[in-house]
Amino acid sequence: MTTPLPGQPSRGSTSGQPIMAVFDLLGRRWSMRILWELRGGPNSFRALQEACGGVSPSVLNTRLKELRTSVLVETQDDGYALTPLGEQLMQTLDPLRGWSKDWAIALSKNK
Amino acid sequence: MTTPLPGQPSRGSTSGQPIMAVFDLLGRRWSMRILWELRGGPNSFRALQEACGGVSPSVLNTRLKELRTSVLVETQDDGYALTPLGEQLMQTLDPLRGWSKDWAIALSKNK
DNA sequence: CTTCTTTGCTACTGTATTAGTAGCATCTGT
DNA sequence: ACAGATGCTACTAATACAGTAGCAAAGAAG
Repeated sequence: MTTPLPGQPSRGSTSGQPIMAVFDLLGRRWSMRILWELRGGPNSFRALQEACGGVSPSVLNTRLKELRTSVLVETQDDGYALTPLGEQLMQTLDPLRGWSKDWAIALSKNK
Repeated sequence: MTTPLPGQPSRGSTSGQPIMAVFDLLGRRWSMRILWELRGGPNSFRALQEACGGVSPSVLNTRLKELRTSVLVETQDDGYALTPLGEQLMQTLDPLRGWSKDWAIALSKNK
């Protein structure tokens, strides 16, 4: 099976497996955060920028391009939105929220 | 709720929520891949480097430090290993494997 | 005990990615 | 027509990462 990212730099290391391509894509700064913020519905460019803590427009635009060519995000009349694939991804990532709370508790006891 | 990363640079943007800290940590290059490769059991530094497609030792070491202070990875007699927390994280991330296959199929039809 | 590997890193240099700011073209409301 | 708001692009500076070399320590081999 061979699936690096389509039309994307694919910083090496994907070695053909889809899961590696996911790590490559989501391992870029702001990727997951952007998708996460889109869960609530479409967002305009500037609203998304705000939601992501003021990420610089250049980076935001680059990430959005990548996410669009990866068919996780698309543009609609009311701005950027998750595609069905993007929503599925966010659903599989949803348990992370619960885990992160446990993690935070464990860390606070640790210091 | 306030939980940035403990003793880590926390490249801004975490804004206090644990899930954001997760995105910050896992959004760094190789973080997820390293954890992923440790699923199969402990690995020596150099074995891990190999498994991660020859990532440079400097970066690998940095990531491992971060993952250790985040209590996701620990050193054992036989090298680096996931902590219980790290294993839980990998379990919550496991559905990604299935999703990534669907994604790859969707992408291949798309071109 | 000496020598040869292997292992786990650190140091250093060059390249790529991201941050940060400014500003322009287009659209929207008044 | 004018004043904002919006979606970007362009540019520079800072940071992160890649790539290579090599060293100290631990073990194996003779």
